[in-house]
Amino acid sequence: MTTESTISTPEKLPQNAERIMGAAIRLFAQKGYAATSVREIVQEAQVTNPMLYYYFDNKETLFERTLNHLMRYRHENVAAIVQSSVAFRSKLRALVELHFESLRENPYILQFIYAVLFGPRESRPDYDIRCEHDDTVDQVAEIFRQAQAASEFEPNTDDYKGLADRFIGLIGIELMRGLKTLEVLPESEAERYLDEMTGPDAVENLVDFFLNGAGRAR
Amino acid sequence: MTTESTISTPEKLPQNAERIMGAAIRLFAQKGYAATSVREIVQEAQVTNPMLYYYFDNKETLFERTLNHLMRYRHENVAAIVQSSVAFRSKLRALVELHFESLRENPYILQFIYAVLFGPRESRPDYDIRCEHDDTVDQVAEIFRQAQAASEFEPNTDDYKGLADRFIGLIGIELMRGLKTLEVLPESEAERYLDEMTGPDAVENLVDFFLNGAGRAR
Amino acid sequence: MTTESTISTPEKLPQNAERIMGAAIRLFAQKGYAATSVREIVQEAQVTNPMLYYYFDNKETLFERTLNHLMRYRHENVAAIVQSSVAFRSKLRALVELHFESLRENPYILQFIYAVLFGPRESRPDYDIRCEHDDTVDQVAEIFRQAQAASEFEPNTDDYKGLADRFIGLIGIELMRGLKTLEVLPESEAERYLDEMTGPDAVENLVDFFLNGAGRAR
Amino acid sequence: MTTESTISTPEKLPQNAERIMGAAIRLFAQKGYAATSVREIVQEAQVTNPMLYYYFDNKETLFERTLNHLMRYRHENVAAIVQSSVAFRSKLRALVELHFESLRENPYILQFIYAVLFGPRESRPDYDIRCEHDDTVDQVAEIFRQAQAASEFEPNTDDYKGLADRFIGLIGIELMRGLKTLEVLPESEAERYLDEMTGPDAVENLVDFFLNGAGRAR
DNA sequence: CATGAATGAGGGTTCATTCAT
DNA sequence: CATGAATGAACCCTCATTCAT
Repeated sequence: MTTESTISTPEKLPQNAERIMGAAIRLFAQKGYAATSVREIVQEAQVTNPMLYYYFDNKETLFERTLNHLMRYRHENVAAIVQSSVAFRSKLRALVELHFESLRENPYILQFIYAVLFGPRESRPDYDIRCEHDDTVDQVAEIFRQAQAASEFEPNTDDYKGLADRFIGLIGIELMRGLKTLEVLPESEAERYLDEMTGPDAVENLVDFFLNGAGRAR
Repeated sequence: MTTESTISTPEKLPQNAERIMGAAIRLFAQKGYAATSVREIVQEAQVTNPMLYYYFDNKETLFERTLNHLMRYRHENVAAIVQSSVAFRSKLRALVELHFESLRENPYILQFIYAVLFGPRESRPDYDIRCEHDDTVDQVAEIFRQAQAASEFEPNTDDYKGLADRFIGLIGIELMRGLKTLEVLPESEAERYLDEMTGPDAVENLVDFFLNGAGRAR
Repeated sequence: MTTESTISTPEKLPQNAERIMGAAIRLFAQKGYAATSVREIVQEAQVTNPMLYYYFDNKETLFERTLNHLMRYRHENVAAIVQSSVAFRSKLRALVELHFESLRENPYILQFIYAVLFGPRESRPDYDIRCEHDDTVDQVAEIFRQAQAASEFEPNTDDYKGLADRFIGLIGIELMRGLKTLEVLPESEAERYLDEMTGPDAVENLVDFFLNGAGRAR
Repeated sequence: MTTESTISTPEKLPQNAERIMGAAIRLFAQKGYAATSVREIVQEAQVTNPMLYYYFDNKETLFERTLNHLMRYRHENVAAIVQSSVAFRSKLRALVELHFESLRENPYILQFIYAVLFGPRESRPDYDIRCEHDDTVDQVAEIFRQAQAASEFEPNTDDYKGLADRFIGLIGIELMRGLKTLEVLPESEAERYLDEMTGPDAVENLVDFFLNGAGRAR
């Protein structure tokens, strides 16, 4: 029932290139593009400076290819969920779990993506992440469309894209809260916190909120 | 019915300091802290370089004081709403309108704040914005508590803080979408777009979604 | 018998100018001309910045007038000793005591002067301290000349200026050692150290060494 | 009989590092640490700015390593003299000659060292040159101890360290006088002056003065 | 593939000094 | 006399990048 965490065809790279990209993810996530220096990246990757320019043309390209790598990974995983033949609610759950899983596995990835999504555009190369993001939104919107067609879902609006945006947004809110909390949490308590905030109850709770809202107002 | 946009006690600064802070808001919002150079700021402010160091001790302090300035402004406006004696739903609407108004008046401010909230922490001075943000969340949570006590609100959960977080988060999602759209919209269409996305219907729609959710799932 | 420490006609200055000069002495002594900023001086003097430019034309002039002030003071005190009608040996003792007294009273003054005498010339305004210093050497040389004429002194050489240079130099060595030791000594032990290193025995010892040398070599 | 001027183990540096250090010696000697800018150093060394930071971490480290380099050189040469098996007086002569030789070879080195020794401490990085200097003093003191033990020397005091301090001090006085004179002497007369002031007679004269003092006082 | 060495441009910051009041 | 505000030039240092080997 849970989404598998198999990374889909992560395009095999030479070991050094892999190290560089790994370091780039961590550092771009923690410090952002502008505040991360090439020197830091190669140091973290334990690689000499010109190696970076050999495998990636420059800092900008490294950023783009790294981001592409991560986005494609997410895109494919979302696609798998959309196309899976499970019930509507299960798909929503699966989407939430996909992101929670990602948070548990490598928080840097999410931090990176959200920093790009919400951070200032001119602080980094002009990567059209909104476009990529919109793709994902469209994918998710398709879930709602199908669900309504199959009478599995009776939406309060017919703006499927708006719904998708808000659903993904709600997931993002949850993740950001988790990330920020993890940053200030002692190592010892991190795991328990993660287990709780990404557990089945939390998933269910989020889906419930999305479907039913906060409550009745008089 | 709408919240007034009166800026509360904007602490009078010398003209040049004002110019610097204004430029800082715009540039930090557009490019982030790390990618914005002091030289750019003083150029945008049409002020000589040492002036920045005369009024603010350094780039870091300028950032902190600027952010403080903006957060206090928001905090006070939210406080006014919380303490106002209007109906529950009206308070929610007022909160949404406050942010929409801010978007219309000076989008840079929101961009700035959200960049700090969601951007990588190490890309800027260590400002505890999460703490400030939590204050706001607590304020909003108080709204829910009071509403339930007054039987104006029948929540699906008793986690008021969670509700507040999600409500503010939903507003943020809406704002981010608006900001990103504005960035790519031609000047000519910007105003109409803004009017629509921040109009009364949009406010109502957002509050509705928050209270009632996406719809019924079978 | 000891030289009086009366400062001879210190040219009455307005209070603020006095404060500035005092701060300048301390700071130039501790950090040198180049490493001392005008801001530091006015801060130490608790005076506003333009005051310095009102009383002294600029940093350079402040330096020159300050140094002049100190040199003239020394020059006059040495002159008094040279012209006094005491025995040869007493004059030598008086010269040593004059410097030791100065060390006790205000070590900054000596530090200042020696820094200028021995420090790199281009690190400060082109003040001909060598010339001033030579004046003092000539004064002291006169002591030897008179002493020999009066058969009070039977020198091993007739290079009076060389003798004077070495005598003053030996005093300087002693002072430098004292200054450097004071720098690393805890406040509590400073006074006792000073008392001992500038006491009558020390004076006698130094004069003895100058006259008789280190000892006999076979 | 004269000490050889062979530079002992000058630790091989890359050519550019060597140029930088050479320029640093000249400039720090002439202008002091504070008044010497990094730009001047790299210009004098005919090297680009970042090169300095490549080989030395920063201006401060450059200063420390340069000073260390020079002090070690002196220390080793003094050690060679102390351990040599020549007569007491010859050792003293050798010490004088060592410094005179250094003055002839590269006056900047001595200027540098003396500026650090006597200049204001806070005008430069906190290098414990006094400690290094004390080492040298201790080395020289050992000469006196050995000479007395061998009945080659009958000192007027048993404060060997005091004697060493004064002996080195006297050499310093002589050198400072030479340096200051050279500064104002036309190029054409410099060499003759140097030859005279560092010639065998001068050496003998200085040693004589140290041992026998200025003369008899009645 | 891999490296040590090198560079032009620009980073944040502080300098001595002066203006208008 | 005295001040707060202002300035052009220079400070030390680091950036992303590339060269020759």
